[in-house]
Amino acid sequence: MSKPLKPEEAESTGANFLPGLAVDTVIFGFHLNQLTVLLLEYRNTGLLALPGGFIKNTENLNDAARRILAERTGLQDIYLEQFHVFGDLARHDPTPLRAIMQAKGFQPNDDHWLLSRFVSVGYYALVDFTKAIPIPDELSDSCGWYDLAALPPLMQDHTAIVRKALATLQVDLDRKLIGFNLLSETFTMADLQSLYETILGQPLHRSGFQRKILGLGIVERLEKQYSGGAHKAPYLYRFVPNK
Amino acid sequence: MSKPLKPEEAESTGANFLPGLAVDTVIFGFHLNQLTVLLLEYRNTGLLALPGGFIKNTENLNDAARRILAERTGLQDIYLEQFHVFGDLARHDPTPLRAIMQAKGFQPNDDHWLLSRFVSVGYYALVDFTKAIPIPDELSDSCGWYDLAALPPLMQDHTAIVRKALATLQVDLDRKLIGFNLLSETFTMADLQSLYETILGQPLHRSGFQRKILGLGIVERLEKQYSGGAHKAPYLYRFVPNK
DNA sequence: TTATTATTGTAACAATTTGATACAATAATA
DNA sequence: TATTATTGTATCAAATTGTTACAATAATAA
Repeated sequence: MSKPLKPEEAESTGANFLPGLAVDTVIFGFHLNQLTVLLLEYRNTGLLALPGGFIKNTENLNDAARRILAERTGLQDIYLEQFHVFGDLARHDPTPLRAIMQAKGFQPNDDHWLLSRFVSVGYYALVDFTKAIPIPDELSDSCGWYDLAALPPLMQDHTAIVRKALATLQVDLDRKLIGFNLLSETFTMADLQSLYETILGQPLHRSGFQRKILGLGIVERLEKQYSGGAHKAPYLYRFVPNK
Repeated sequence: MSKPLKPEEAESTGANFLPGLAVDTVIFGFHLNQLTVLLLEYRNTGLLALPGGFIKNTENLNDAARRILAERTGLQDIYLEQFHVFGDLARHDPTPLRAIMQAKGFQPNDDHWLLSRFVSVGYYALVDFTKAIPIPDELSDSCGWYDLAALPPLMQDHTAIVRKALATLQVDLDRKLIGFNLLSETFTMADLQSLYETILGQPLHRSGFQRKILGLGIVERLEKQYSGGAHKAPYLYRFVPNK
């Protein structure tokens, strides 16, 4: 998991949380031709990590994932998709977390609950990073979007988690697209094609792409048209509400 | 998870296991046109459950899943595929497990670790149930194959877990087929088609099916031929070793 | 030994889908 | 009013998939 930062967590016994279990979230951000991922930076350590946290004793796992994302990043109502559980012993590495805790003036014992082994449930999401602007809560670290094409080194096994999430997203894009709060309320076919090309990492043919998307039945054409370029105005589309 | 039965577990404190985390395995068995699932029966209670158990502090999650399957059912070297984590509060229902423990002469306190909430990681597999014959360990319950078309009521949320596993298997069949220890070492195209039809629940065209399978590149044709029917002998195939 | 039967392997062709190109339409700008 | 860039859609080719057909043949029956 992405190790917690909130002082009350760092100094608590973890008694309110399910022990040994964590959630890590991979939030992909898209805009124009850029794909980014949301990362937390631990001040005074230079360490980068995925937003993560723990599950309360009284909460559903899926609800915990949404809460954790909101607490760490300020992002509300993001539709998260579970994709993998990371449970190898080898991923247990308390060193970076101890550095973070020490940078915050806390000296944990070796048996501190935050330094123990965690199994982590991975969730991913996809948002328009110009529409979903993270506003860190008072107690959370700074967070921001980092270009996926130049991903910096991440804490623990978080780079592998990001890779696995991207592979899942690429395979599931057609089926999961509508669940994500993507693009604007309305968008052009070119917007959508640009999204696909960026996520899949390859160019697509315009005519075939339009046929494919309309064939999926997930968008509906609106009468009103966008204007703004020195060319024929494209139709606008939106995701069909009940699907 | 499928609650444990081994006396040492039932009377221990669970200190050797990751707390609050369990594994449930959905082992689909196929032969001829029948699809079955492997279930444990709790003697003296009539309760049926998926094989399940807990993760040791010193073992990888994936290894735990294989160990649990072997301990509960005697099945060795089954290739398991992680498919979902079940983490809702609503699935916490200590009643049937208490009944099982009492049927074994154990009176647990309400705060016994086995009666607490568990998050469960679901794994599935697919085997030939005439080749994979469960031989229960000395301490495990009886286990056997149950027809999926007439699935009896299962403990807790295990029916939903089976349904989710089947849906995943149907979607992933092409990609995961080769990992499973299926059919015999060699098999005919008709054997494979029968498998597909049974799992997908619909008939397929013979000619198109052959083209599709050969197109996947996961099987290779052998020179020797099967004989045994009053008709032209079919070629035998096997899954390509390194794929 | 030969005919019968039930499948198999593969060809053939139709139907459909996908890939690629072309071109008229048109909103903004020059 | 012409130019420009891009869109909507048509068209045709290529590839894939759906369907039918039929000769080949292993076991069995006659």
